[in-house]
Amino acid sequence: MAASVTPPRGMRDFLPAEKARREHALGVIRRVYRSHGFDEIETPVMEDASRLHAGLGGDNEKLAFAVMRRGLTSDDLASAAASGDALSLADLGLRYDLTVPLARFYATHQAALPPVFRAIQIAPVWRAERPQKGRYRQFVQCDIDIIGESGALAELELLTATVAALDELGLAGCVIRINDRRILAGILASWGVAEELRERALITIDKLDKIGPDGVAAELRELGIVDGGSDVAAELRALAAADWHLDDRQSSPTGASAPPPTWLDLGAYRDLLALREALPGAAIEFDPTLVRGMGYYTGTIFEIAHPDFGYSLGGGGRYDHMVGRFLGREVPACGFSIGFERIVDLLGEAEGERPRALVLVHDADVPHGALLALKAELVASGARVRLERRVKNLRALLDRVTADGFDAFATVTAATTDASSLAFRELGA
RNA sequence: GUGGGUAUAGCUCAGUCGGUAGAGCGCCUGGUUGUGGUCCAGGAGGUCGCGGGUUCAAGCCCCGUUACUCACCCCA
Repeated sequence: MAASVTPPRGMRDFLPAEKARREHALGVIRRVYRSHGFDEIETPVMEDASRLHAGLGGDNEKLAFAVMRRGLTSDDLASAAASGDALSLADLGLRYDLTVPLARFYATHQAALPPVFRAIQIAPVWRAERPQKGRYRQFVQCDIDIIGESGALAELELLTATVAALDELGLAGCVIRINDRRILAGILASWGVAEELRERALITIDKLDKIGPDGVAAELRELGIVDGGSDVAAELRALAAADWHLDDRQSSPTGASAPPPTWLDLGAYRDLLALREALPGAAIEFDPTLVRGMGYYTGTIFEIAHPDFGYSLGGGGRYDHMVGRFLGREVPACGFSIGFERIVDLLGEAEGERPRALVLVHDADVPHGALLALKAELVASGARVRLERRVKNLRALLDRVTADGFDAFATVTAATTDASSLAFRELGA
C-alpha cells in the first residue's frame, strides 16, 4: 500500500460512524457549557511564532509546529543554518493549546467583552509529539475559561460546568484531582528551595506516582535542589498519603488533635475545602503533589483522572498573570479543559432523537426523475433518505446501511409510482 | 529524544525446510431466486513497505531505511 495515502503521522481521518459519535459528544459538551452561561468563540489555528514562544507554553513550546515565512531566499536558509536558529525561518505556528490564543483574543477584544468573560473554545490543537495510545499530534480540546473573576466563584463555575458535562456524557468514574500552586510553593519553601529552582523542582515532584518518594528525593538531591540532610522522602510519603482530613479537624477523628503540617498553606487549603463543600455531588480529591506542567498557573490547579487510564483526561487551573502579558494590565483568569480525544472513546453509542432513516433500493432502470420525486416526498415528510442501486447480494448492502443507522428499506422498480405504494421493511432487529 | 513489535489483495489475515502468491469477506460478470436479505459458477485485483546484500533461487535469511503501533520522557 502506498504510504502517501495515509494521513500525516498522529493525525486521523474519521469514518462516518466515528464522526457521528464525535459530533454527538461535542454537541453535548457545547450545550452543557452554554447552559452554564459560557459563550463560544473561535480563534485562528495559527498565532504569531513570537507569541507561541513567549515562555507561556512550558514544554509544549518545543512541540509547536512552526510555519515557515513565505518567500524565503537561499540566503535566509544559509544564515539560519549558520546561526543554528531554524526557528528564525518561522513567523507563525500552529497553536499547541487554546489558552495562549484566548489570552491574546481577550487582549484584542477586551473593549467588546463583558467585565467577567466566560468563554467556550472547542477546537483542534497541534503538538509535534511521538504519537501513542491516547496521544495524537492533532487533537480537540474543549476549554472553558473565566476571565476577570479573581474569586473562587470562577473555580466553582468551571468545576460545576465540567462535572455537568462529564455527567451528561454518561462518563462514570471520573475523579477531579485538585491542588493549589500556593501549597506547592509552601512545600518547597519549607524545604528551603531557592526561588529560581522551584519550577524545576515541580517537574520532579510531578513524577512522584512513577518513581516514588525515594526516586523523587534522589533526583532532587542530584539536581542540587535540596541538600542531603533533610528527609525529603519521608515528607513526600506524608504528602502522598495526605487527604482532606489534613485540616478537617472538627470532623476527622484521626486528625482531631494533630496540628496541620508545617508545609501546608492553610489559606489555600481552606479555599480548596470550600470548593469541595460547595460541590457535594462531585468526586473531588485533594492531592498536594498534583503539579501540572504549565508554568503559568498561579493558584488552583485541577486535573480529570479516571481509574482506567494512566494519563489525565483533562485539566486546568488559575493563571492570573497571563492575560497581563498581552494586555499590559493584570486580569485574573481561570480555565478548565476536557481532552476530547481521551473521553470520546469512553462513550457509548450516540442516543437521542433523530429522523427516521430510510433506504430506497432501486433497480437500475428506474428513471432518475421518478427516484428523485420519491426521495423528495419522503424528505419533505421529515425522513432521512438514501438511494442505493440494487446489487446482486442484498445482504451486504442491507448490513452496511443498518450499521450506518438506517431504520428501514423499500425496493423501487420502474413500476413504482408514488411513495405511498412503497413497502418498507425494518432493518436490524 | 529512547526502546520493543509489526508491514503480504479494497478489508481481516495465512504462507511450513528459502523453490515464481493464498483464503475468507467485499467488488465485477452470468445464471438462480422473484415484492426481493437465497444459492451456484466465473472474473478482476498484489512492486509481498522501500533500498541494498547472501543464494542457482528470497514474502521467508542478513544490513539499512521508511511507515504504523505499543511503551518511556512529557502531556490532553
